[in-house]
Amino acid sequence: MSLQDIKVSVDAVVFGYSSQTGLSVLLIKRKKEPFQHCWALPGGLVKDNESLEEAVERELHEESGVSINYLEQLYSFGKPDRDPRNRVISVAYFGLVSPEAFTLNASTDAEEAKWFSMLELPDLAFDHAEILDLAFKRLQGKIRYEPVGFELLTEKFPFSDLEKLYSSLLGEPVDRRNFKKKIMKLGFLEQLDEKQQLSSAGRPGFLYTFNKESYFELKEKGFNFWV
Amino acid sequence: MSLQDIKVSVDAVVFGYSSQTGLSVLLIKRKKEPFQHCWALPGGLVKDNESLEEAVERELHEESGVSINYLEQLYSFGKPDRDPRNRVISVAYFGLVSPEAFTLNASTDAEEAKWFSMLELPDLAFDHAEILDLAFKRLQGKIRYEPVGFELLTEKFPFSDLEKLYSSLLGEPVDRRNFKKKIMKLGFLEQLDEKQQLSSAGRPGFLYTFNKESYFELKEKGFNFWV
DNA sequence: CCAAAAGTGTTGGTAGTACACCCATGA
DNA sequence: TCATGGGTGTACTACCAACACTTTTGG
Repeated sequence: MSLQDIKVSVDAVVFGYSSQTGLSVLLIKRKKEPFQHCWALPGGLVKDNESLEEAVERELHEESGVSINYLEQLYSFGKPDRDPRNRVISVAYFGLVSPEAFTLNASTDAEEAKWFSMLELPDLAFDHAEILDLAFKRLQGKIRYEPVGFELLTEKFPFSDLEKLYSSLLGEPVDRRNFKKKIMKLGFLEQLDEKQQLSSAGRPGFLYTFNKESYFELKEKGFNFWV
Repeated sequence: MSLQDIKVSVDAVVFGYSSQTGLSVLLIKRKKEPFQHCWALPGGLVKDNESLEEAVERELHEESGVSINYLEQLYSFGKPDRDPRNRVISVAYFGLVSPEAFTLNASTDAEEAKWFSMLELPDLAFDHAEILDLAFKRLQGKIRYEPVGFELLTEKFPFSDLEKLYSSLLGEPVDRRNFKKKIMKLGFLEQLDEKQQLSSAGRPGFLYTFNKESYFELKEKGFNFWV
């Protein structure tokens, strides 16, 4: 039995959402071979003395300028030939942000960092298309048993933003009235006294915000949300 | 930046169930240092040219004699100090079997392989207690959205076995009549013409079996089972 | 005045829960 | 005949789904 020679990397699938552009994902353009100048998930090799979580946060920050502290482990990919040169197994992580909250800033191994709409994805390096696909499915499943809006939406938002988020993730329209009843009953949303500005058309709606305490409590406990 | 020197292992958490002993887990006694003579999850280093799945099936078979072909990935553990000697990250897998279906057979790195009741667990090597804990939580969650009985029960079983399985995983009694209605409505159980033999006491019940086709269809599709 | 989006309540159906008594067997 | 576990039905409740008209704003 030969001595083991496998490297370990981490990759981050970071989703963002805005009601204009819909769901998008953060990608970087690779500076180095293999897949030079190709779009890829942010990520890279784990250092000898850092944990997987530290590695993924570091790589994400280095390559894109984004800092998030709740990346959740998604899956580990280990096919022997997934990297054309060495054997590399990759532990993929999954995170959610509001894209407006960060200014993208590529450095180290990345030429560029950019949000891509999930509807207009470029070809991806390695098996990153597969990783992204799994992450998307996980997100779609997640909204059924955990609240996800707080991470994806801005601090204050009109109710319709949450509705659009859900209907776009579920891939089907939701009934506005029933959806609102269901969400409000969960008790983590608070209606503010302000109204939406700049609405391009129609009657402006009230703004809402998440009550963090009950939101995270529910995130712990989970719920059961079949639309 | 130093050259990366990390090893990759796989570990298997294999659960078994029988109505007499309840839920149990397959452990092996280590032959080698570190944690010599300690109980541990079956597992070991991934070889250079095998996939993670191949590795975990191979290790499980080598160390315990058990062969299962649907191990599902659970989580990857990568704290820098989780192995006292080298840095090793471990990809944990998760499987379900009916313990009667296998004769345990330790070899290679294992002195012994044995089923342990989840109520009488020994101390475990490395961070295997943590891995086992997570696997158990996953199993508890799983029964709410996927059928799991087929893998854990024998070919034919009295209905009460399934009920005991669920109530022991859920940690609370279930109403016999409502549980039966709910399960039967899912349509993957078939009542046989035979009755239970050797029942230590009471009226023997009919035996049931899983209709594999609809069982696996439902496993794909998922369901929504809040007791 | 028109278009666009927001706001809101009622009803009918159904699925789930609670609940108790009788039956078959072995000792 | 007793103890043990198996088998079964009903009624009430609560939640969910379906559904349409009115209001506010900008152009």
